[in-house]
Amino acid sequence: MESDDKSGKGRSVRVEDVAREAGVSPITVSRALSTPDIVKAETRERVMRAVQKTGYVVNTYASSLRSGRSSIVSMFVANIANPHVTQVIRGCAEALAGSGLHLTMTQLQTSNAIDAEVIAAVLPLRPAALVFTGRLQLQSARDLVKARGIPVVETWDYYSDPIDMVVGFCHTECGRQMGEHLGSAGFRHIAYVGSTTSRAGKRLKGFQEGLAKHGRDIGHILTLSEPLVTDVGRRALDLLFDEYPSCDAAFFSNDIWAVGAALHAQTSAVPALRNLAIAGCGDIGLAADLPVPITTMRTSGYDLGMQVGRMLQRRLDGESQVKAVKMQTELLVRASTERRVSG
Amino acid sequence: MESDDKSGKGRSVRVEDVAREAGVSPITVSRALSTPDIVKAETRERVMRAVQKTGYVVNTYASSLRSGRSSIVSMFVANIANPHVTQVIRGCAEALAGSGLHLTMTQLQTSNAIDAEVIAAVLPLRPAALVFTGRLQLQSARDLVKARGIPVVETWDYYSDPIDMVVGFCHTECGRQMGEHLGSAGFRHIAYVGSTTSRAGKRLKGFQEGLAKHGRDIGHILTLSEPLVTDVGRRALDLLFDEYPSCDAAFFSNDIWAVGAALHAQTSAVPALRNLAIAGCGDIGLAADLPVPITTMRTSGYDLGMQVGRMLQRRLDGESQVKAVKMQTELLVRASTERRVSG
DNA sequence: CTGAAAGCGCTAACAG
DNA sequence: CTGTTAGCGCTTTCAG
Repeated sequence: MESDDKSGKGRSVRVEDVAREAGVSPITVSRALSTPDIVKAETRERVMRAVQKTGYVVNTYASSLRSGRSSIVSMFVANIANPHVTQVIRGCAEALAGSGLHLTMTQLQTSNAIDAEVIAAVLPLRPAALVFTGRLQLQSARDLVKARGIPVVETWDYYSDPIDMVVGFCHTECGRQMGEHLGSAGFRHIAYVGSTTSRAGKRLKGFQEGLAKHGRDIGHILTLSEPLVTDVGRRALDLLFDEYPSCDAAFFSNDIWAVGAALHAQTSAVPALRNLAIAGCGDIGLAADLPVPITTMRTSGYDLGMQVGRMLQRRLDGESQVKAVKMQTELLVRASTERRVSG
Repeated sequence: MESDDKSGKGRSVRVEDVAREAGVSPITVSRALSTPDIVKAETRERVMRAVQKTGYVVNTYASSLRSGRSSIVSMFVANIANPHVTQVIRGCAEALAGSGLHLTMTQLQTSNAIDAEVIAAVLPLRPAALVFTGRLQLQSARDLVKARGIPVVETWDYYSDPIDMVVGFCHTECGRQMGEHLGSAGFRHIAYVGSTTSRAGKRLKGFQEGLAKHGRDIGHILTLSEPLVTDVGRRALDLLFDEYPSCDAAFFSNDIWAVGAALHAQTSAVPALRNLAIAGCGDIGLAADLPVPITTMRTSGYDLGMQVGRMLQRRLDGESQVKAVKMQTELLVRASTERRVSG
């Protein structure tokens, strides 16, 4: 029956109890568990058996207090409803699994920048590292984090002056790849639909550069700053054709809007809509599953998260001082941007 | 400049330092921070100013070690890629925000049941409570958790013998509501497509009951146990018409498959496919945004998560002994199940 | 309402 | 390779 303490209050098993059981000193138990290789095999086995028998579980509070080492990695997520973000979390969690590090998440609300207060709320846990999904925006928050002097990873954007480490995509390059594709595919009236600031803004800039290589330019920009839901894309499409009726190709700053637009376009009675070439960004699963699959940029959040997790482990082990990792983006050409006969 | 310790190793500010600054004893500082109302207002103010000045942050390790209280809630998530699950996390995090409780997440990998090993990995943190997204399946894991004697919430399923607390939907009822709808809408050849075990199995059972009220029955069951991606729904639809060509209505066990099927059906050249009534379950955003919006059951993960968070707080405050909360499901009738003339 | 003493459970530092 | 001693920073307990 081991030593259950159903009440939770009842005496819990301590190193001392294990030590007595194994006939060694407490510190030997500690060593057998945390640095097994410096303990004689036979002693170690004896300790392990005693651990089994007593049902011992370390107390992180005591252990961290004494050692000054924390097993907690705090991750700040601005919008957990975003499926790309979700993949980052998954990748990071997987990379960290079995490392003894625990992932704590905060600020999962949609919208709102991460502020100093939110960060302050996790500081009592003395996290071993902080991870931000997205660049940390507020200067006050950046200062607070810098002052702690712990490892920090900012993600998504690859940029030049991170607080500490950065793992991200080069969004300019991402946009450029799409620009080169649409520019070389023979479209004449090309629109950009989406956000024009921050990450998406960089993609827009790259997009223009890519088009320029083929002597093309953006014919119209429709600025959106609305929620990431398909319905926004659908409505954007109507707006786009009001403002730019000759449009024959549109690059949406994200797949969700692109999918909404594509669903609307593909079932429309208007030939110009049905023939519109639509491209997105991010490669959500649905993009490939539409009746007419959508051309998009693959930006693997999972790979990014994995990279973050690995980088963090190495850094915490003191093995590495790598500061920046640029993740690759990949153009996925699908039927939606095949040149079609205009009807 | 406060007392930055950039190195992280440098002396950190302790209660003692704050106490000296404020001209009180350490314990008074502790009380001013954790139980402000039992400290004289003036003393409290003095302490607060000293906290500001020194930049003091409690050390959870010391505090939890001494007090035996933990601020950590461990959440186990079987599949974070599932958007419903994501909403549960968001709701729970929001309910817990500001409570001083920290949410730790584990097992974010897709698939795989949560096993004792995964749970054991968080026990060193002595979590104040455990939350499972879904019923905890493995008996060994259930035993381990029971033996700890800490508050546990299982979610999604509403069922009768939870480990401790449960917040969930009655999936039988959910299926029944849909059965009554399709049964009363005059369809004659009704199919069920999806999983036939666990949660979805209960929905299937309820669905049959609902149909029976209107003297109808399921004409065909197509069993699926594949990933939650739209493409599966699309392929399922073809299979369904091979096996059951007279089908005029289909209830999919989840919206993702339903959306895949609907996209396929709505753009199909086959009239029987275009006229098929499609219903799903879960109300993902896309269901309402399709060219023909899909009838579905609303099961709000966000509300559920909120409920979990609130329940946990009350329980940890010793205010409540509520063991089970049944969340409501709601039928959302949309164009996809309007009776159409068969072509 | 405030304080003094003690100790939560562990591991660092220093022996042997 | 193993043991002894001490103390991490806080809050409980008991006393004013």
